[in-house]
Amino acid sequence: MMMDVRTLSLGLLMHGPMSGYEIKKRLETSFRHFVSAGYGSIYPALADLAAAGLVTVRAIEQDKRPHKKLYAITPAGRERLVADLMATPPRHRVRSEFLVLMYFAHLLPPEKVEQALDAMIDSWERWLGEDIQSCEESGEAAPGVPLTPGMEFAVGYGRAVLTAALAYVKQGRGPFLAALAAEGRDGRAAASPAARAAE
Amino acid sequence: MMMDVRTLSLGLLMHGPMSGYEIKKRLETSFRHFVSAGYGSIYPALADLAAAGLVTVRAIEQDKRPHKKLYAITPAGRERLVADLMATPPRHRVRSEFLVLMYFAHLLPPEKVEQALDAMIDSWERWLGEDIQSCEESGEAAPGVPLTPGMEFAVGYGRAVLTAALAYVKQGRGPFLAALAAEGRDGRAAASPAARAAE
DNA sequence: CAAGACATGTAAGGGGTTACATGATTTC
DNA sequence: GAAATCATGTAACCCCTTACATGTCTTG
Repeated sequence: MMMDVRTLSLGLLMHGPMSGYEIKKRLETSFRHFVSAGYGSIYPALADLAAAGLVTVRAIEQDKRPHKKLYAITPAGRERLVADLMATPPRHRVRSEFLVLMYFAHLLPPEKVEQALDAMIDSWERWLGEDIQSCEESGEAAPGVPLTPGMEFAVGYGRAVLTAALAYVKQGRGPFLAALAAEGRDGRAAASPAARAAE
Repeated sequence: MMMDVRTLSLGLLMHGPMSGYEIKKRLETSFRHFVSAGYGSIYPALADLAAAGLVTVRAIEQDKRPHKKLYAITPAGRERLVADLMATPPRHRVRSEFLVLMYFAHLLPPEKVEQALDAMIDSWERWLGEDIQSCEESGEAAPGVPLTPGMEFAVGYGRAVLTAALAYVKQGRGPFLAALAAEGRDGRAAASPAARAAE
């Protein structure tokens, strides 16, 4: 019973009525450190929830903007959310093509490795910069009262870990690239103990 | 073109011939910080690779142990591995039911939150402990020469980030739980600005 | 004596990603 | 004039997860 987009949407709707589009925006701000979902899973999830009576839908006509559908959580939805959360085992997984690439760096041209490294540093630095503002926007609907302790904890976790990751990669980049180049110069022969002993 | 288990297996086979079972063990040690796969995806992947001529298979009969199939990468497999890696965008994603749970902590009984927190601390601490040994085992087939710079970088990343995550959660646990309890005592009324102004 | 390590596989099902389809308005 | 924002959806596909099926030997 893994957590799916349905549960996540239900949870976001605790902040107040929202459209599918807004749910995605929210996921991209408050939750981006640990969750992601595309429209292709959000819209069907919302339709399912409505069919099950866990949310209500209200169509809103807007001028100068496309129509939207406002979803609101129902009492049954709230109960279901809690039940789903209670049934969710606290897992935590990372899937990183970036690190796999680094692991196999010796098989790749150094430029590719450098590009990947810089791309990561770049995206993490931008992320960390955006974090300060997104934090203030993304809290409760109420203006004065920002975040529950849990929200602060989750956001703080993201920031702490991102900071550590960024520091590691920035500090490691130079030595790593240098070591790679050094190995490359030896023509890979240095990788065997025999060759090393012969030096 | 996301990286799949096929590419990963091809990569591991660069260390030398291996069985599906051993591939899984390797993934659970060297790669556990950023990748995971079950037998249900490894065995079919290996069969695909063999059918495509990217690996060869050799059946080994053992006494006192089940038979095994040793897979070895072919020159075509090596080319394919590099091509696959080159085509892999350096992504990095986290999926954490744990942090979602923390985010919605105010909706849950405090015991549940505490349990989740402690379970995470526990598993991360065990992980970090195992890391020291697994590092030495998991390198090249050669005994004297342990790891390429890339492997060291990837393993170091995992350790650095895990350490930061663990520190954050251990330090935050107490204050977080206390803040949760404080909010709970106010009977949720404190969550509205009006109620806060009335204090 | 039970649990875990060793060892390989199949099948169903579920869930997410990606691509497609559409279209007005605003900003650079 | 191009690109981004706002806005909703469908459908195919891919890949992984989970459960099942089987059996011996070693370790606690």
